[in-house]
Amino acid sequence: MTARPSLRERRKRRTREALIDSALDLFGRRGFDHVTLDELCEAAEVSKRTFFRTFTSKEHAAMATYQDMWAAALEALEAAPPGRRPLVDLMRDSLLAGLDKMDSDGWAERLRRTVHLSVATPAIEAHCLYFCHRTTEAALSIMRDRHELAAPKDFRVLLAMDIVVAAHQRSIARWAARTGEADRALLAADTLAAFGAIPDSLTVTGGAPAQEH
Amino acid sequence: MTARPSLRERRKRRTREALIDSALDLFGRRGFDHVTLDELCEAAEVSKRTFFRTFTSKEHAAMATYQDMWAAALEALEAAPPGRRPLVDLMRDSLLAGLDKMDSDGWAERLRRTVHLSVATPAIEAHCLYFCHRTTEAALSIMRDRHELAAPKDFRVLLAMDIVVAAHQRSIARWAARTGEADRALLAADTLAAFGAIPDSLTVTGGAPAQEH
DNA sequence: TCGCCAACTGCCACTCAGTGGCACTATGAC
DNA sequence: GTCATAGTGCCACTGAGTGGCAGTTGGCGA
Repeated sequence: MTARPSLRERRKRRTREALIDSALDLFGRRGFDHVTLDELCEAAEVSKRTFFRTFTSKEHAAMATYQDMWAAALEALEAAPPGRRPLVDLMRDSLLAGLDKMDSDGWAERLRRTVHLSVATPAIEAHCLYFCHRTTEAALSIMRDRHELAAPKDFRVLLAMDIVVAAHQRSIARWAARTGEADRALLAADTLAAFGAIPDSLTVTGGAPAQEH
Repeated sequence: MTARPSLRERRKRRTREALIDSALDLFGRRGFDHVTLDELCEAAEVSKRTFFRTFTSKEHAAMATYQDMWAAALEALEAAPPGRRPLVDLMRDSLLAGLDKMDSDGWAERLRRTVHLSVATPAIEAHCLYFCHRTTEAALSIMRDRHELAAPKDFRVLLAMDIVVAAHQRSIARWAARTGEADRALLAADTLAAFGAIPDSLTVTGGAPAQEH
């Protein structure tokens, strides 16, 4: 039985959400570098001091939705039954399971805005890339502890994680570039398409590939 | 016949090198975050204004050696004969050719220091990750222009580039973690080993892999 | 219900990476 | 030698980020 969050807890969440919403709104309209933290905090009605108690940096406010999604994948990985499957498959399924959990109102739209911001703002993109890199490390740690991963430093294992992250990143970028309403199911489909393209990526040449992916 | 660089050109290079050397020295001894730019510029005997005419950011001073190496790979890619080879192979060979060009005194030691700094400093690592990401885009552009790449947005092509970058990054990290003298040939060997591990990375499972890589 | 304590907030002063302007200096071309 | 341009250093400034501290709020036990 989950206890109802305390007033304090609820207040903290509301503050976090207000900052995220204000960030996506203001950064999206005027550009990340043209909105100061004072302006953002004014819009969210909190002090800058509280901002920095909530987020590590200005970029983190912009990328919270993205981080939440990867965190959900790690949780799904942690909950997955132990077994001897290819790591790429295990991670693909964890990513999809995590995506399934992203069901709060307007989540897909917030992710799309985040990705648009990332594409337009090197500092955010760099932070997202670093975050994903750290996510591979967290995933390896979970696998070692719960999935009997024996050689977490082996090139094959490390590259499997990097390939997983690359596939998901590329699918997110493509999905966010689509027109029309942000649709989470379409992101799952793009993710599957990217994972499906992995084997051929090792042999693809410069000429027109056999079928557009 | 290459003309001798002008006084101006030589002065600029000396300034750049002084800043890089001072950065690696001071950052390596005290930590990136504990050395101010005033201190760095004092050590290199230039003004902060000149620092920012030379580098985009504090991080860029720390990662110049790393960037030079990737830039050499892009040059090798640009000079490679057109042909229909797997992109992964083409990029591997360009990386190795670029490595071959990194023959200035002490280069390997500077790269190792750079990587150690990167491992210890999230901001530098994030910048390096972003730089590599932009390098995939530059490589795709070169391939479209000179290697008849027909579908630069195909998932297979994008993932091929990401896999290449991941393999090289992982080999660099392993190489830099080695003890003993920094040896460029060993880095080339580690790069080949990482590329050799790519096919098995798609199927590797959590159990002990067949042979440690 | 009350009181205590810990969590949380906002205010403020500050540091330092990064920016732009401008006067001065050095170099290179003619 | 002259002149124009490239390059430099100085300076004031902004804004992200930090730490300290007093005041406020919420939770819990008596």
